[in-house]
Amino acid sequence: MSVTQSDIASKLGVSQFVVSNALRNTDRVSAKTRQRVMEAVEALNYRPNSAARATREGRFGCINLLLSANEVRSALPPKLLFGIESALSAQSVDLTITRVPDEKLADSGYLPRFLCERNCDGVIVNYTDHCPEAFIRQIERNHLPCVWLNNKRDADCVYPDDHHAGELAANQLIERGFRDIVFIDYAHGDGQDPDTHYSSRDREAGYRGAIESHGLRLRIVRPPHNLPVADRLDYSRQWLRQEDRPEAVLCYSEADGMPFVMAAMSTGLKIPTDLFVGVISNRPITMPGYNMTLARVPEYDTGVAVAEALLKKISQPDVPLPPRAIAFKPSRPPPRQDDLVHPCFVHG
Amino acid sequence: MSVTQSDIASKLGVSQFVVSNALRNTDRVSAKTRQRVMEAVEALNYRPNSAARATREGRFGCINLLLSANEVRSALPPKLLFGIESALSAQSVDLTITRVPDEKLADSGYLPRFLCERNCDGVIVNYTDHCPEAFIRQIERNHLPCVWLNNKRDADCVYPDDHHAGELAANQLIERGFRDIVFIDYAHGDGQDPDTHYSSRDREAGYRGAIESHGLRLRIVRPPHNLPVADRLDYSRQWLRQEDRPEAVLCYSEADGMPFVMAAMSTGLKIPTDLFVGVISNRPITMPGYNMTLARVPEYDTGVAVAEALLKKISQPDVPLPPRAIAFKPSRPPPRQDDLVHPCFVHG
DNA sequence: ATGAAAGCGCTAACAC
DNA sequence: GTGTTAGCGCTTTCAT
Repeated sequence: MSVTQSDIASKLGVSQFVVSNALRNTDRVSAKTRQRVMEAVEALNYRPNSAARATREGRFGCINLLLSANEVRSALPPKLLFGIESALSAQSVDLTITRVPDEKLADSGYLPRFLCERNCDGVIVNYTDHCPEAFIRQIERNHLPCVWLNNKRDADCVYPDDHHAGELAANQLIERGFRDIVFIDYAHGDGQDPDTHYSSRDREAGYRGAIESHGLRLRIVRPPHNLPVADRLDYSRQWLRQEDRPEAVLCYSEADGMPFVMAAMSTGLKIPTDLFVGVISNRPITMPGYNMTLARVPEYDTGVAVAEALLKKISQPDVPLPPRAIAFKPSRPPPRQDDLVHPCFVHG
Repeated sequence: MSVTQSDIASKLGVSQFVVSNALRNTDRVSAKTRQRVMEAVEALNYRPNSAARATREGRFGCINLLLSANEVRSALPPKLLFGIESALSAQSVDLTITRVPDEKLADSGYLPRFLCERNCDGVIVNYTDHCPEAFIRQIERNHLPCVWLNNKRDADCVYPDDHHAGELAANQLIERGFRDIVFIDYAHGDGQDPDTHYSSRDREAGYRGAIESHGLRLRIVRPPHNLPVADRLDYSRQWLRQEDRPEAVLCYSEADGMPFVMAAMSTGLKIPTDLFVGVISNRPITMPGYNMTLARVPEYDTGVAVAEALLKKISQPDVPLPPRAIAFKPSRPPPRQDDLVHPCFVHG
């Protein structure tokens, strides 16, 4: 098999205990012996067996990220994953991923592996909604430290601050001189369905707050639910044809903004001068010749925060953690396109 | 601490051996005893400790996915991750993720945890290029079974078949009646830089093959390297203004197609009738009112294939696996938009 | 069919 | 400073 501490010990004529202490850099071994051990480690290419350490220490040095098979319920953008991974690896904690396939959920007896065995020290549950009750029960039953991601709860949860997103985006538009600003969300119907993710209502509420505090006019567009993506272009075209066309639209997401960009372009409007289309997105979007993104989703920061929250929860399982809402970031345009971003007309 | 096999054994007045065998469903325990054990397992909420099992069995039941911090080198779309996870969980193998931050690579002594310790049975290396030499050396030194992802090598690698992508996309356009088809790639300069990812050259080569085998005219557009995304719209506008405007453009990716869509719309061309813009992408793109996607990146299938390849490699470490190129999929439009997808003019 | 005991590779208590 | 020993929770060998 592979090299163990005993192999090194017998090669050097010392006890395995000495090797163990040398490796863990305790003060119970002489510098000289330690030196010899380290040389043998290098020569034999010894690497510690983490399963044995975990067995002995009673902890796994590993946490699990639980995801739904439904991507809408468990968004996992790479930067979110990287944020989690980064915060964990700083503490030498491994990350495992579990995704629960729909077909398995059909038979209700199914449990993901980390709920049938002990193989991790805690869980990040990334379900915006509809996390199966059986999972939650089993997590509690196992006393597994648990933090929720993208889910607002009374405690033990981390999520991007969507209210702040709406406010930040609206304020950016107001600062740039716009006075007639529409909020638009294609994806969530009227926003009243109880299953609608809070981000839709929260971004709208943030927009409302900013607009009202400046005494401006509220204008909210929520096209019918389930309007196919392919029909949004036409819908946007008709909407822009009205007399009362706004100066700027603030879109829930990139997917809501692009139809407006295309609609404007195909009806002879100049973007961003005749109509400023702004979006909330996870990255700058410069495709239309200027940066559409007003507020950036703090994916990486959210990942870091949720991982750190779980580590804290593991060390103090009984202390409830206050909910953490992570602020969005303003998205400045790249310097060289600065001129393009500012509208030609400036009010007030 | 937590419930062990011994706890169950002493509660039932049997030996721990019996409990172990009952749990693993060997034939060395009577049905009746087994039944009693299972009841106690349920009552006490026993769950096996996977670290102890791993220690004993000498394998971890876990593999590692290695990623660069540079997202371009280590693309990890959610579906790829899900494909990997799905194939592994079918074999009860866990997946851990390791991403190597740039700042750590600066000091060359750094090695990710799974290369310093033994905590997994194999690695998927997802580096299109520039995987640090030290990592590769250490993987070999540790005799860690290893399969490459998104990287063409002589053996032990899995990647989407980008040649097939170009061919498939071009053939779709030809079948729909187009005869004057341009291939365009904004992101990779002239494609000759040795660091350019093979996918750029391969997609172009697939396009070439299809076009030439139909006796059509090759037209390839490769704008200067590092043309900012924000400038692509203008570039596309000018390009479309020429006399010799093609019937269709086949774009390396969505990011190459959108500027053409916008350019066409803003100069009065009708999409997709005056100009058909098609792309290679990981999903159907219906935003412009029709489905732009001609060939879909087989992300999930690639994930499944690479995971299965690694599992095979683990069971037969010395047998080199032939490279596996995963076919792209044609992307049919959603039924109700069928009429929009076909161009109004049909040739020959 | 069941039990006793060894041992996986490691950490930690306790001797000297 | 070093060695001895026990033990983590499990699988496996060998008795009975």
